[in-house]
Amino acid sequence: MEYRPQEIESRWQKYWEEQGMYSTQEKPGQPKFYVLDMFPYPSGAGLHVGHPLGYIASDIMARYYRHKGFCVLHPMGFDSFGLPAEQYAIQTGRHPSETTRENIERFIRQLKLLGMSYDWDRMVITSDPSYYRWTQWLFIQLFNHWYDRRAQKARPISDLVEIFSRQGNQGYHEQLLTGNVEGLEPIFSASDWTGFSEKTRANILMHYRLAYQSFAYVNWCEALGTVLANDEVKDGVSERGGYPVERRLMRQWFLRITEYADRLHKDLDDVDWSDSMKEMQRHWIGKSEGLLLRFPIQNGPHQEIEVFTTRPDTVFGVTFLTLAPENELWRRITPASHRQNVEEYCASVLHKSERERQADVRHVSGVFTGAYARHPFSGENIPVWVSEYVLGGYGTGAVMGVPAHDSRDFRFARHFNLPVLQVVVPPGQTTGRDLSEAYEEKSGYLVQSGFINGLSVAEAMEAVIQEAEAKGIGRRQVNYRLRDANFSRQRYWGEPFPVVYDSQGIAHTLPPAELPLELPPMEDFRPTGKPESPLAKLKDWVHPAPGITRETDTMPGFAGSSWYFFRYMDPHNPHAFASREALDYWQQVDLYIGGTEHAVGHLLYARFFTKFLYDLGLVPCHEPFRKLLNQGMIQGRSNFVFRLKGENTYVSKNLAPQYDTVRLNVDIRCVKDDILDVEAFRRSVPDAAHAHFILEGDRYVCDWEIEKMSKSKLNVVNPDDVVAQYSADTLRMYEMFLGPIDQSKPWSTSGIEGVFRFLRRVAALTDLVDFQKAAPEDAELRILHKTIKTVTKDLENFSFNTCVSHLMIGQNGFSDLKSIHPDTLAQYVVLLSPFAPHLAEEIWHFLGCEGSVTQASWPLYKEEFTKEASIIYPVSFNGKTRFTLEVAADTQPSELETKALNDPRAQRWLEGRQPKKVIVVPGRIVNIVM
RNA sequence: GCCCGGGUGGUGGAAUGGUAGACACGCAGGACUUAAAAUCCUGUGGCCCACAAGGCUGUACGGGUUCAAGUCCCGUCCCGGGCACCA
Repeated sequence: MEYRPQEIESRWQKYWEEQGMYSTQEKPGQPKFYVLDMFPYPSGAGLHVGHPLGYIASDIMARYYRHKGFCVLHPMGFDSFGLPAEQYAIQTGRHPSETTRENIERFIRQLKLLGMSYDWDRMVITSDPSYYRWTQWLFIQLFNHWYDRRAQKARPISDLVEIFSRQGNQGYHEQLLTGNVEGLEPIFSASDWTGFSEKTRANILMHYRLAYQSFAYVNWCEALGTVLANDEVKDGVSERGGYPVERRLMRQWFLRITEYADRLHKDLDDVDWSDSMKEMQRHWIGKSEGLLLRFPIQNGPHQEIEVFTTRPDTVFGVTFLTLAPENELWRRITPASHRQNVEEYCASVLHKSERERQADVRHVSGVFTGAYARHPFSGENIPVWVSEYVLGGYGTGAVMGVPAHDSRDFRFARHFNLPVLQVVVPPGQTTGRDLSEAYEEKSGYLVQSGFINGLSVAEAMEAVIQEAEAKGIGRRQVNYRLRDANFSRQRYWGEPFPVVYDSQGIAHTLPPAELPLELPPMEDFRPTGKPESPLAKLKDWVHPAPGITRETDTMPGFAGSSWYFFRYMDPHNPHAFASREALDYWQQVDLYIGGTEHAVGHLLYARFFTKFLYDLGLVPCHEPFRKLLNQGMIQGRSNFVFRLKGENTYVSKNLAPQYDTVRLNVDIRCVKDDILDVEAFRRSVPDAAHAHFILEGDRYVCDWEIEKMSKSKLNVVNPDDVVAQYSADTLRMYEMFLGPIDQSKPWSTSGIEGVFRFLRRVAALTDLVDFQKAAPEDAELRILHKTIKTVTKDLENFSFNTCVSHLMIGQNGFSDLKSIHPDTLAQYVVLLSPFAPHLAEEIWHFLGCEGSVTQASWPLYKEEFTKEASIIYPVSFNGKTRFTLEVAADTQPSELETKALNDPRAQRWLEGRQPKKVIVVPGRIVNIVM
């Protein structure tokens, strides 16, 4: 058989589609396997060869598990809401619904071309109302639930209302403290609650809801007339245009993911992810244990400053306290004499953008408030400062300054000439030296520290916490770095919030029957020029009834992508986000494949949504993704030309240093082996049509660099072109053959020929098939069973590149035979089928096998055929291999030892001496120690 | 600065502590061909040796553990990724 990929690939793709080969039917009693690719955003650029890397791997696993008899769910869909889609639409001057539809169609066509075994009937699209109806429903659930810290789970907000009317918020007040309801005592009674106005009650409940409103800064860009996302702001100015960006405080929606911090941290133990991935999440959650300690204000208003520290042992080394500028407490403690100073300082800091504040992290600034606190243990006066190095959003927004043992406090103290008091001495050293830097190690013993003198750091930490708790001035506390998730975007292309405000401004969610709240069509969805969503322009939509106002913000990209994996289980269900039966059957994703760029965003939100639904008893698993496999990136290899500045002349790379040039990306389609095809270049770049070229000899040499594959760098390789030139099966196998799946590597076509040749040789194996042959010969069975064994083992380990090698070794073996029994080739073709499904199917039918190869059983190997009759042992002296010795496989170690020592070749190394020791590792090696 | 990965032929890469370089690309030589392409065969880490036989050397660098180290331990350098005032 000759290998004619164009012909066979379209034939079998059509066949699979007609037969509904990949549509998934839940089969109770059959084991299931759910393999999922990370949700792609359908960009306008289409797929490049980097995208399919993970898709091919997941498709291979999906096919492998089908062969193994599993019921496989392998869906694909599109994360089509969000900022990139909106920007792409604005750029192209077309409506996002239109561009999104086109882009999705292009993606589907490209994926089908690769022979992916997705069940397209289950496709979900986040911008489709039948999908986002359930995103909105989920938001309403979050709004209607609060997190009970005692029970460590979400409960209906109605339970909380009942608790309040029965006993007030006693025991549940801590959650309120973090929110600061204006003019409210932190603890209220049942009678207080019944006395509160409706508005006040709504405000209080807002501090408990898992989806809640609060105030947050947005990046408002006056010049562009829009709010910018954080990644659209660079160095305090807009990335586009470089206009100034100002921070504006706005009421926005948040998700209280922080309540789940501990479970998100702890449950990482239950998933099979790479250590680095888990580490990234753990670090992002940032769990730290320590002490919450109160310092009363001295000679002033009755106030306390609460600080959080992870080093309670250093409490006697405190020489100042520092508040974050965001911490409003300074207003209450700053005496009139210092007021203006502090106010000016805080205003200047708060005016800076997040980026600006981060940009000069090393710069020390601050101001003394004029107030003093009393040290809770020593009773000494401690000055209170305000400084931007203290973060408003972490801990209590206040720290105890221990300059001797914290480098940030040290820098601050040195800058403002505050005393540095050493209280921890490194092991084996004595005190008294002047510190040139903070000693931050947690080893050593305590000095100048009252009741903890002489204790070790660990002992002192514990002692101080216990003492603080005993005296009622502090308590043990766990803090998290994780912040609540901002869920509002002032944009058009996203899910509208199913929320209206009444005349008092109280938020109400829509009744479920009114879902979906469809995104109203808008011709002009460009920015309004005000810090609000374009939806605000639709007056009729915003005011559906007198006194009623709609929320005009839309949801962020992660709203739809945080739960889509459940929808695939039951994608068309009009009554629920997924049926109980479907959820119970599919449980969770068994294998999730995607890039590491989603380490902390998507993966964390998806875990949070899952835990929330789990608390509600709606899903059976508390983790969405059991096994996570990260694929590496395929980078682009860019080429560059050098143009003389101000002239229409291009100079070859090695001559360029002699001129004043600009280095420009050149389309890699005009370049072969770094040599520019000048005519192609003239055709592709209008300006270059009449350009002059300075060559090296007769060639124009380009520079090159490995960069991210992107349209703007002109280095994109389109899979369609590779498929056209070789075949889909070639591309699939080649991407797998490139190296370990998790490694990043630049795209290069050197080597793709080898894979193509391999497939051609596999096709040629059909010429060796002898249909008259009574039974397979030993030689072919040996090749077959070894291949089954190695390919199976490597697939289980996701070692796709070595699978390809083993398939090649198998083919090399078969090609050397005179003839092959059809059964032998049929089994080999099943092994090939996950990688090269089209050719496998073609050969399967050539052999006259039943049905489709995609439904064939995975072959099992017989150990007897994988073992050789004889083993070639390397014989080494002192670890250096000197010769090899072939013996029967069942040779006993003692016999082997004798044979090795008596071998004539051994004499040269033995030189008549007795070996000290002989090591025989059966099946491996003989080592003679002299 | 801190936390993860990773450094193996000309190239991509392979190797449960047990013959380093599987499998491929490239290259060289050969067969077929009028010729080319395609295909097939042979060789291919480096060095010494006319060849062969054989030897030496070799997995970023320096030490160590072991009968045996690419693999384990300690230190150094380089590359990639993540985090970065989180008290």
